[in-house]
Amino acid sequence: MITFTEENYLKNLLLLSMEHEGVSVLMLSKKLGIKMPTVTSMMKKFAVKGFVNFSPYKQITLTASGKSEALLVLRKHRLTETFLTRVMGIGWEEVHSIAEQIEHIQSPLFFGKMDEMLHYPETDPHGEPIPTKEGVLIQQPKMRLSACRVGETVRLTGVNDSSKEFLTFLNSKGLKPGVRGKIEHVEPYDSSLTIICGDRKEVLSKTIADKVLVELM
Amino acid sequence: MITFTEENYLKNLLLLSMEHEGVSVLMLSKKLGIKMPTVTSMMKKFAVKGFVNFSPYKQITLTASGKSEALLVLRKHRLTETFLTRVMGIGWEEVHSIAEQIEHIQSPLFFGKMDEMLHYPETDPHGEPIPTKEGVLIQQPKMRLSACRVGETVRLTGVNDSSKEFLTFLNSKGLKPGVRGKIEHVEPYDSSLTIICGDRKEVLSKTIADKVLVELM
DNA sequence: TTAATTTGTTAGTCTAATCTAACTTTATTA
DNA sequence: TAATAAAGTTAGATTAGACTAACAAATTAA
Ligand SMILES: [Mn+2]
Ligand SMILES: [Mn+2]
Ligand SMILES: [Mn+2]
Ligand SMILES: [Mn+2]
Repeated sequence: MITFTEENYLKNLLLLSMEHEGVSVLMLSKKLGIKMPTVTSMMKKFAVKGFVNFSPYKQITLTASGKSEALLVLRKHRLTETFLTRVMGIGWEEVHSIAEQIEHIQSPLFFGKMDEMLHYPETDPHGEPIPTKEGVLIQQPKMRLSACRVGETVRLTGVNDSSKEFLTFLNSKGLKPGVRGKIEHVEPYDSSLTIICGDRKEVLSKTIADKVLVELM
Repeated sequence: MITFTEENYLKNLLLLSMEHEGVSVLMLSKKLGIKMPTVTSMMKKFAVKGFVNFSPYKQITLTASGKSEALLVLRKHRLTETFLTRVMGIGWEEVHSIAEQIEHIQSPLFFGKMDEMLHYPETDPHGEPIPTKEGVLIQQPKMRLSACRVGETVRLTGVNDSSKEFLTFLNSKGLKPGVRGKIEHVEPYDSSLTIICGDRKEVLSKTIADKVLVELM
């Protein structure tokens, strides 16, 4: 039996290892908001359980078993977010904190029904891919809006930050996955960027444009 | 902040106090499947928190504050069960164990949406009333099928036991809330009862008929 | 009304998950 | 390369929630 706490460690370990080759105790500690000694002792426990490869002062890597458990939690998280927006009509800026709790429900039947009702969705409301039941995760390449050039037409596909604050800000600019826009201007001085989406023209700082993911059209 | 564990104690304390005036440590211990000393120490904690009135060797009673917290948990449980059956199409024999987990989710928004999608339901799939947001619980009088007499026509309104095993058994007899039937025979020897529902004729032992709740038509 | 049974409490132990303080190892910088 | 800083570990404490064993109170039966 995997506990609530263990599921959180596993999921965040997976998220970190998708961005970096080898995860440090410090990174995981910061991600979870848990002090380093606590993380160290959990990693020792995980090594015994066979979820990670870990020896003192070395990087942490997930084993096949740890990764498959982690993928299941990530699947439950993203499936839930999709369900909350598509079926229940909850805003994409609100779903993360609810999914953070529901991802720990133990009921294959419940998540199976979700999947069925959503017709086996492939991405969550933030544009992130949903791991399959078999534990397969297809990572599509991500391009930052900040990397686009003047004149390019893009489609918003995702975000780098699912916090309520950031998503509420994007809502206020009319930006969400699926929206198309054309880069009108990039200011050389501060790299801020002007984008035209439908009848709206918005200026986005580099900080923002770094967190918005797009595909070229 | 009320924990997962505390919510379970509160809800079960409420359920017991709806049937008995004053709850004993033993009763709560049996209901929760937790040993008596553990229950005693939790009740001491609850007394300090102001959730219960409790002094050694006396009965436990919920305070107004404890009752209102308990009603909120019961509301989340029953709302969830209703959502799982009506929106997600999960069988009434499966929903209890899932609701047992989801009732601990902390998100008024989530439960508010559920309520809205279900058009503010008043009873759960087992026929139990759902406490209102304001903490009002309307207990309709319950009549046992075993108390009915030959010739009476009844409507199944609820059950006394929401275990998967029992509900699966009722499913096999075609019995669920809303179904109507006529008592054809009551066997004096063992109080078993024969009921006609539509084109089916079923014989139910007293054990079963005691757990099936009906209203006379 | 005494004895037996049931119910309840106290005391002490355990595990999971967290923390802080102190120390050690590794990496960086002067 | 030696000093400093950053990252990581060890040791020990804490809290929540559970347990068992032993004892005490209340209830029931003889
Ligand atoms: Mn979580
Ligand atoms: Mn997401
Ligand atoms: Mn529960
Ligand atoms: Mn129910």
